Amino acid sequence: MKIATWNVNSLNVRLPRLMDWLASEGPDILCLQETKMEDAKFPRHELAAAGYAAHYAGQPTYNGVALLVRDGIAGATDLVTSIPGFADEQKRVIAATIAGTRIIDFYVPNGQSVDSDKYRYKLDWCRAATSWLRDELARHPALAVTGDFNIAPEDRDVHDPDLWRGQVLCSEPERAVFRDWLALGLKDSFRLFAQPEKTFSWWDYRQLAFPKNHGLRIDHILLSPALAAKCTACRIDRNARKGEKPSDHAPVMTEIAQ
DNA sequence: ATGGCTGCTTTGAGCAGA
Repeated sequence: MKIATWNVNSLNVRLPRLMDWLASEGPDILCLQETKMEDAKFPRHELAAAGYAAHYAGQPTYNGVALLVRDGIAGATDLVTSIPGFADEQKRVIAATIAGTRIIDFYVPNGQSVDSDKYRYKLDWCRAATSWLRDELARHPALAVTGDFNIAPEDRDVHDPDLWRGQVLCSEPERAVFRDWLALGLKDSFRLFAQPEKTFSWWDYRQLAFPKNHGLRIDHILLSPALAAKCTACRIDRNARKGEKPSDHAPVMTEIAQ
């Protein structure tokens, strides 16, 4: 099973690119973030024609997440679109059980800057997520937590660690959240394998950041022990950041042996 | 050097992203 995550930064703008990518990569499950689209406008017919069933939780302008499931994979059950017990107007969560695997798709708040209210919201959100993930892991031995985490877990995930030290996406409280999630038993699938140095998943649109590889690795696929044991590969598709009208994020993909 | 892109929106300057 191939599980992927991609922050598309507007599904409306990115749909042609998404269609091409689905055709070339053929993931079984694709988790999307930043669809920026209300549910009534979701392009479910186009995706169905491309062989994907869609589940989504969107809103106008901001946020929005979706799960795409390839035809031939068992249908999604036990759909959830929020962190239980955490009141939130923002659409940042979608989870479902698909073919015996629990998939949780997160669009973690950005946080803006460490002195902002949005940073406080990010940490509150993440702490609510921690307790939910603990429950979900107890219920679902085969669990994947994917998405745009807006956290670069270590200095090696940052193009210039000194420039970013203490800044939002890299601050110690955010990194502590990431470590808390690993301490629940989740594995960072990217780090299960040897990876090229300076592999990132996001590059700013400005200042030629992509050609200079001034990026961060903030998009992740975490796996429960049972899934990690069967994981055979994880890579970031840097090619998807190239060309006309790219998202500022590249997709991350894992392979799980049956 | 506090900008620099991109996408969105009560269509056009301001917000948000990261």
